[in-house]
Formats: sequence, C-alpha cells, structure tokens
Amino acid sequence: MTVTETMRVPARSAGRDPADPCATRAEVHPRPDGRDQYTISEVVALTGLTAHTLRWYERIGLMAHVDRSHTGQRQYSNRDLDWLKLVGKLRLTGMPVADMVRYAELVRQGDHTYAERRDLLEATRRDVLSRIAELRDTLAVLDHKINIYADAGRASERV
Amino acid sequence: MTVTETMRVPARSAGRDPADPCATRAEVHPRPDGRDQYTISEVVALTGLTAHTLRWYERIGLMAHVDRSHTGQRQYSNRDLDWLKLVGKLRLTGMPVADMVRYAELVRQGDHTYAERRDLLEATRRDVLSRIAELRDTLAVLDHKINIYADAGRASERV
DNA sequence: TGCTTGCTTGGAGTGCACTCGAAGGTCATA
DNA sequence: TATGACCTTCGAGTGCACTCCAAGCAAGCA
Repeated sequence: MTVTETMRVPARSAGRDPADPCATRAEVHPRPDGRDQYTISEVVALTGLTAHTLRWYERIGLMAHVDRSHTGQRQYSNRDLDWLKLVGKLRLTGMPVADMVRYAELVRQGDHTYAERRDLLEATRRDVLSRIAELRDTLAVLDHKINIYADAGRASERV
Repeated sequence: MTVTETMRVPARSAGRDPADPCATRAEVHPRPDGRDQYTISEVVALTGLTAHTLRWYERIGLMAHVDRSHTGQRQYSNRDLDWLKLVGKLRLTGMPVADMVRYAELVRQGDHTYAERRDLLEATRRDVLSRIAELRDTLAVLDHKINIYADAGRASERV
C-alpha cells in the first residue's frame, strides 16, 4: 500500500466554512496522531470502503466536495472521516443511499434544516427498532429449527 | 383480486411424499379454515409477495415444485406456506437468495443432510446476533445525534 | 360467441449500490 | 529519464433480487 506520508502544511484549505457541510458542528473527532489530512488510500484503510466507492459517494452528493491538493488529489479531513462513519452506520440500517443524500443536502443547507434532519433521524430510529424486533423474531425461529435438528441428531445417535 | 374460491377436493396431490421437500417434518401448520390448497393470488394475499416473485422462487429452486391443478395452475399447500414463512424470515436476516436455495436443496436431499442444515442455520444465527449488535450501536449514534438536534432546537427557542 | 379475469410460460428489463476500465497526470526513487 | 506507485476523470459493467412483458390457455358470464 505504501501510503506515502507527504503531510504537507494545510495550504489554506483547512480553514473550511465554520457552518460546514457534512458534520454536526462541534463534533469533529481528531484522530490520535492529531492529523487532519488523509489521502484516499488512507481513508480506504480507515473505513474499509474502496477508493471507487469514496469517489462515487462524492459524485452522487453523499459527501460534500473533498479538499484537493495542488495536484488535484483528494485530502480528507477528520470531519470527512466522521461523516463517513455516520454514513457507515446509516448504511447498516438499510437506509437507501438516496435518503442519505437527502440528509447530506439538509446538512449542506444549514441550520434552518435542523427540524427536518431530526425528523429524518427519528424515522430511521423507528426503522432500526423494528428491524431489531424482526431479527429477534427470526432468531426465535432459527433457535426452534436448530433445536429440532439437534434432537434429530441425538435420536439418530440412539439408534 | 376476486380470488374465486374453487375449493376442489384434493385431487390426489395432498398425499405428498412424507419425506417432503421443503418443510421440517411434523411442522405443517394448517390454516384456521382447515384448507390445504391455495391459488397463487391467495398466497400473494397471505404472504405479501407478488405472483411474479412466487413463480421466480420456484424457477430458481427456492421452492420445490408446487402442485398443479388439471389446468396447470399452481396449488400451494400449508407446507408451502410454512416454507415461505421461513424464507421470509431468512430474507429479513439479509441472507442471500443463493444461500436459501442451498438450504432448500439440502432439505430436498433428505435426512442425511441434517448436520449441514444445522450448521447453516447456526451460521445464520451468529450473523443475526451480530446484526442486532450493529443495529444497537447505530441506535446509540442516532440517539446521540437526535439529542444534539433537540438541544439545538431548545437553544434557539431560548433566543 | 365473445368478453373478461386469472392464470401459464420463458425471456427480457429494472433499480440499486457499487465496481471496474481506460486514458492520462504527478511524484519519488533507481 | 524512466519506472512504478498513486492518483485523477467519466462512462460502462456487474450482481442481486426482483419485475415486467407478450403470447396464450381455461373458466365464468352476457
């Protein structure tokens, strides 16, 4: 992978708009080494997503435009990483990408969309709760079946 | 929908092979009205699947061949309905259709596949457990975000 | 007798979420 | 200076799980 640690000084791009696109304010979690610039391959290693998928996320508007170096290469910030972490969680809930894009748009539109964002998140929360209930139910069915097979196994041993 | 209640006498097909394809033995749950024959549109109503999907399930081997009337129309049994219910549960776990087909094949192959079926089910069980854990985790993130928006809302009220 | 409804078939089409390929630019090291 | 690693773009391709279509048969009804 080689991940050449260039670590240039934040040219002028680190000072992003304080009402930033894709993270809830005051929620940026700096990574242990204190850096705030990551190449796409570093983000690949950190998130488990592919570089293709990261570029695609940006193309469809699921991520705000990522900073570029003077040669045009992407430089992801801690804020971007936080956003990707949230996206990862939302993806696990089965939320369609289109809905996540909608949420990203709301974030980009600024503070006056708080209520709508909250509604969206609360609807998702309800979804997650019912998915958990479904899975519990499925677990019960699975356990029932597994027991049947276990009993059958024991019965055939006794023969 | 019209579901013409023909209710013919089980011509000769109800007496299926006791080592039946797609249900664990002694697990047929008769429906309240005591019937054991359903047209495809009745099954659509009972399962929420489309007729297209039901035919497709049969085509790909996710269901054993369904009985036909003398005119070639499908007649689903209670056993088929039980199987569809299990498939529905497995589908909720995110199990790929190909894996469900594999399980259906094992069922069709008879009793000597019990151990393998059980392994498959236990692997699925582990998956379900970890999905539940993931969803709980996501729930925590969601609650955290929702609280932030709620606080922001209260703060702006106070202004 | 014709019309409508509901069913049959095989094959083609759809939507989603990636996933890949081709052509080309930049940079550090041999 | 050239080799290789890494990046860029846009457009096309993939795999999954359906979903639909066209042509045609059977049964009930005016």
